[in-house]
Amino acid sequence: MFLTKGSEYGIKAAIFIASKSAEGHRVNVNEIAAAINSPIAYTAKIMQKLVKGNIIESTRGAQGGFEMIPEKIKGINLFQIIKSIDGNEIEKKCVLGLDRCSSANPCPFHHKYISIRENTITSLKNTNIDELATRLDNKFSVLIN
Amino acid sequence: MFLTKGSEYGIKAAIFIASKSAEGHRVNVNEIAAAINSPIAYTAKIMQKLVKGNIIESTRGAQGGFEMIPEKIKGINLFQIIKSIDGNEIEKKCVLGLDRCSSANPCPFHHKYISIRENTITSLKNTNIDELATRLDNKFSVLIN
DNA sequence: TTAAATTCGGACTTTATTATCCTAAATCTT
DNA sequence: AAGATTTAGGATAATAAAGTCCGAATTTAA
Repeated sequence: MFLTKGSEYGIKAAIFIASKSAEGHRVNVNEIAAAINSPIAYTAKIMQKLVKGNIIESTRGAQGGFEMIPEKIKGINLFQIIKSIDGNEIEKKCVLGLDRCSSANPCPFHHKYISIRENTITSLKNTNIDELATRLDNKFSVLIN
Repeated sequence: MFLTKGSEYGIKAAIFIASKSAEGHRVNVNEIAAAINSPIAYTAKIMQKLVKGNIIESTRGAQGGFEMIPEKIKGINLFQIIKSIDGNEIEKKCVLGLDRCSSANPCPFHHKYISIRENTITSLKNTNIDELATRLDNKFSVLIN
């Protein structure tokens, strides 16, 4: 009802990578897919988007894989991840699907929906990966069940 | 990013039907599809769900069509419409796709997401069809552009 | 009472999303 | 340098969502 499969995987993967990177470990796509219970090849595609979006770094070859620069972890939030994967539809698409919906020419739900969307985006921006990875490390949450 | 096509059509159709019903007019699926710019046959399916969900009334045969009981219009909100069409995933599905995600065994985003979801659902429940239909009647909004 | 108009509901088709497969390119190890 | 490991990226396949078609049932009107 809200995130695409790609974003679900992307967020979970970022949390896992952040957690491992904090311990100084690089992880490959097989490890990521196992950790978040996702299809390997599809997960690889999502990782490419996170690399392009500057969320994670990749290294090819033996002992390669993905990591997050520790200093960057606090600076990465869920909104950035979703945008890297799904683009900026979340910000701009009309909730009722009108091609050109704006405050000047709005759909009937426009005004009320704006505040729902702002609230949602603000929360996504206020939720960083460090916070979620810490919660996972402390066993206060799980990536699989 | 948020509503299914079905819900988009359902909400727009409900607004249109409410507007027409307030003037004492019943409308058929061709008129609805034209008013909201949706595929006719698919719209018919959505209308069936709104009928089953007690949002609108249907009458078969010549001069038949769909209408909303005027006294009911103020009592119908967007949350009810979405539930009639998409079921209750909006309330219960884990934002990160875990099969069993709960406050006792949460995904990493669970706690923060709960408040986003509550805010959203509250807004949907606080937005009734009467309000949106009035906005349309006053030409403060459009169903098509 | 027959014909026309309309919703109902099942089966089917199309399109978009999700997922897989395969080869190339890069890097590490020996 | 050769072979193993790993990401990159394009092409293809499977599944789910969106959309279509058609006959049956119901109602109105002539």
